[in-house]
Amino acid sequence: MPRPPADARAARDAPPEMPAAPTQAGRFEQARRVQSMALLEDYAELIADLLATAGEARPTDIARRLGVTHATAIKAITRLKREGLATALPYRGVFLTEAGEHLAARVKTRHLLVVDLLRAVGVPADAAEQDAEGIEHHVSDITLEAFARFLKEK
Amino acid sequence: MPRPPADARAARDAPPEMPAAPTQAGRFEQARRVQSMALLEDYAELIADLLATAGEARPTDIARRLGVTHATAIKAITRLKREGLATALPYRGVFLTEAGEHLAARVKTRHLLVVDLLRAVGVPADAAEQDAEGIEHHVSDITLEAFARFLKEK
DNA sequence: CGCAAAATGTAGCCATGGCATCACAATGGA
DNA sequence: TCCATTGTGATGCCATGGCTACATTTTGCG
Repeated sequence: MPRPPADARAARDAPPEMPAAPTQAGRFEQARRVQSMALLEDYAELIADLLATAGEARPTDIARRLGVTHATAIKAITRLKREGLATALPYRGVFLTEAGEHLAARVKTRHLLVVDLLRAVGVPADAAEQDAEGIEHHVSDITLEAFARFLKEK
Repeated sequence: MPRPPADARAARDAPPEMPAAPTQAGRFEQARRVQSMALLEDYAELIADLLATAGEARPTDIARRLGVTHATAIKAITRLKREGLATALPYRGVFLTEAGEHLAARVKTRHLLVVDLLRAVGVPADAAEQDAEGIEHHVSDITLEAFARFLKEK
């Protein structure tokens, strides 16, 4: 993953107290950062769903639902554990930590809101579901609030 | 990137004539596929912009605008060339092929539309610009049309 | 003109997220 | 109970997209 650019010159040259510096480079960096969270978010949400509906989250089921091999899923679960979002005992399924559940809940809410908004502006249901899967990860809290306001007023 | 799953069993088991199968796995796969295009799109758009405004697109400028090192930019340019989107003579700047220009134009249009839509539903300008940078890559043609319709009617 | 600075290119390292493959554990049915 | 099936886990490989470090080419200035 993106090791922080030692070439943080862009940041150094600018007044240090403008972290929100909306430079073009900054926007791209943010987009890349978001990307590295996307996988975690997808897994957390799915695990929460499996736990809620099936009572357990097995690597094989996770893999099938995400369309990857079980080996890939297990690697991702390892990363979830490393990030403190999940726990797992060998051969005993995967569970979410408090942080993991929190994340999953946020992600689910956001997903629903994004789909609703897309539908509200006239996107067909299939496309809304499909595109939301990628879009949601890039929707900031501010944008999300705007979505909620827009839907309420409508 | 994702080598096509030899484990195309999901596809084999299902009736072959449902390529749009909106299974959950399918949606994730699509999102991943989109992701692999995002980088190309960003570079193409930026190169087009540099060519239009500065008359030339130099790796160093591209790198600075994207917030990466020049080495990273050059690697990406190599990929652009491989994909038939750009050409470049050593030490002589980067240019877009016809396909590359086409892509750049599409991406630019899409970017503007996404920003406009976000603004239209009440997202503040900064957030709209920021989020659009990530969102745009996941907006399908169908969704884009819906956005355009929505903006026109408004 | 000649040389230093800047731009460009090359190589090698790392983490991620795919994959296949093989070995081991758990489970269920005969 | 035993054994086949299924699920898990561990490895190792590949491509991508970051980075640093170093080599080479261009360029511009004295």
